[in-house]
This record gives sequence, C-alpha cells and structure tokens, in this order.
Amino acid sequence: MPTRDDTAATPASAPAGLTASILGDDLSFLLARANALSLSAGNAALAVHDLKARSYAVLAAACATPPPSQRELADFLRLDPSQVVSLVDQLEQRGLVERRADPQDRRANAVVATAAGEALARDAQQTARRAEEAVHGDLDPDERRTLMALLRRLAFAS
Amino acid sequence: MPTRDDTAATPASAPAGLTASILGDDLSFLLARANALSLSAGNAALAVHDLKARSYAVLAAACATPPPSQRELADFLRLDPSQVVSLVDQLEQRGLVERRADPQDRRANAVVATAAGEALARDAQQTARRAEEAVHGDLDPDERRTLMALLRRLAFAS
DNA sequence: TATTGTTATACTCTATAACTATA
DNA sequence: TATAGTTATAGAGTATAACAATA
Repeated sequence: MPTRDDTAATPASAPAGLTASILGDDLSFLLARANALSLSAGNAALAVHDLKARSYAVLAAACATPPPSQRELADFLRLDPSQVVSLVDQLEQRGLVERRADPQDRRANAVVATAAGEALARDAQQTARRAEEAVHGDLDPDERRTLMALLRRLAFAS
Repeated sequence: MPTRDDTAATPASAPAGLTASILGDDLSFLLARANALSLSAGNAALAVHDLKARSYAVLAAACATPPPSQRELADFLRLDPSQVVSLVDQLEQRGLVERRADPQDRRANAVVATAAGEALARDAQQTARRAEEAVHGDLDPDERRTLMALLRRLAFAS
C-alpha cells in the first residue's frame, strides 16, 4: 500500500517498536514497502529515458513474441484497459511501438515495438537493472534467484 | 507499478510470450505484480471492517509500543506526512486512535490506538491474514518464512 | 450476446508548497 | 535554522460506464 515518490530517500530504517509491530510479519506490508522502494528507485532511474516503470513495462512487453494485444497487456501488467490505451498512445507518438491490427480478430490490436522501441527497451533494461541492484544489492545471486522464484509464484498464482 | 482494484479477478496466468519476455526476470516487475494482487485482495477483505490496506497499516502501527509519531508513521509506511494527517483524522473520528501530545517534544503527536482500535486491529489482522493466504496459499511455511526474510531485507535495506 | 478497444468522467491517491508552532 | 504537523491544491493514477466495431 505505500508508495511515495521521494527520490532523495527516506531513511529506510525504522523505530524498533514499529518493525516489531503487527506489521513486522505481515507479508502484504513487506511486499508493499519493498515495492514502494523499488518503484521509486525505478521511476527515478528510468526518467533518463523519459520512461516510468509503467511505460517501460508496456514497452518491454511489446518486445515479446508474439506481440501482445492490448487486452493481454492489461491482464499481464494489471492495468485497466483504458490505461493501456493512454500508455500505448504515448509510446506510439514517440515512435517506440505500433498498433498492428490482428488479421485473425479485427477487434484486437497487437502492440509491437519498433526498432527504435527495441533499442530503447534494451537501454532502459540496463538502467532498470542497475537501479534494482541499488535496492537489493545486498542479496547474493542465490538469494536473488530464490526471491524471484517465490515472487513469481505469488505473481502468477493459479 | 501495476495496481488495479478488480475484486472479481483477472486470470492471473499470462500468455507464454509475455512471461518469457524481458519482464519475466525483472525483480521490480514481479514485486509490483505480486503486490498488486496482494493489495487488491487485502483491500477487498478489509472492506468488511471499513478499512483499506492503508488505514489498516496505520491502525496496526498505532498499536505498537512505544506509539509512533506521525513522522515515524510516514517514514515507516512510506506515506507523505500530509497523507498521514488525513488517515489519522479518519481513524480518530471513528474513535480508533488518538493523538497524544509528546511531553518531550510538543511539536510531535504520538498516534496511539484506543481499546476499540486495538480490538478492531486484532479482528482486521485475522481478516488480512486469511486474505493473504488466498494469495500465497501454495507456499509452504518454510517458503513463506524465506520469502518474508528476503523481503524484509529489501524493505528495510540500509 | 460477448469482447476489444476507445472515450469521457469521476474518483482516489500522491506530491508540493506554504504556513504554525515548537525546537 | 530546522523539524512536526497541518492545510490547500494540483497532478498522477485508477475505476466506471457508455459506445463502436467485430466476433
């Protein structure tokens, strides 16, 4: 639940009373707080490319094969379909993605990255990865793998 | 970065192309998606108590000893101080927390749960825990502990 | 009749700046 | 001079409903 966009960061430590409180072993809270830190670090870093975590996610997904439809993007990124419209609009105006009509289903638009979009996605991925490391830099590679595997099960449960 | 309040849920599974995309091993994205699922499940469940994840977090923190100041709440929950004002206002109007002037520093308000607040926090904690289990129910206790320990390091790094 | 994408709109959340009272 | 809390406000993010085109 927390989110705050402070680039010049909050002291991440907390009063002992609070870390030991009910919330201290609340998985949802830890998830929320970890996400908030990661999100603000990511947004700050991606600003160099004129992207945010959201738009980067759409761009990165548009590099997949086969390219996703807007509906698939909405489901995968957990965005409202109307939000996807506006994110794709912005990326399309910058020439980073294209809407390509699906010949199978003419209601659907595949969102596919242009060459410029793919290049930017690669750069932004590097940027994002470096920002991530600042957040979880003290996890060793094994721990990182473990964490990702467990998170993946939460993120794509059922 | 994703958040969407769909109670009647999205199919959590995703096109293989997307799970295998750049985002598939992006820790920030997994964190964001796992958090989004957990948050919407939490909000939906806590609605029974007229709480959301945010207000529940404030209430739960107000049960800690020593009771946190608003500034400490803001840092711990990663909320803006002005948001804390409004959340505390709401809880105070419902008689669930009180602002108690700190005799040491008369600028500061400790936010402390009332008896009713503590009772509700206990109920809500049960509710939240049950909702959590729906999200990460397929993790065994060991995996859950591991996940929490790793997340705690991200959430309170440095 | 249901679904994809779209638009418009209302609402919630978040960030910023200015102010007060204390320190 | 700096910090805790407050207020007001603007901006970003999110949800809802209605519609056209297609299935």
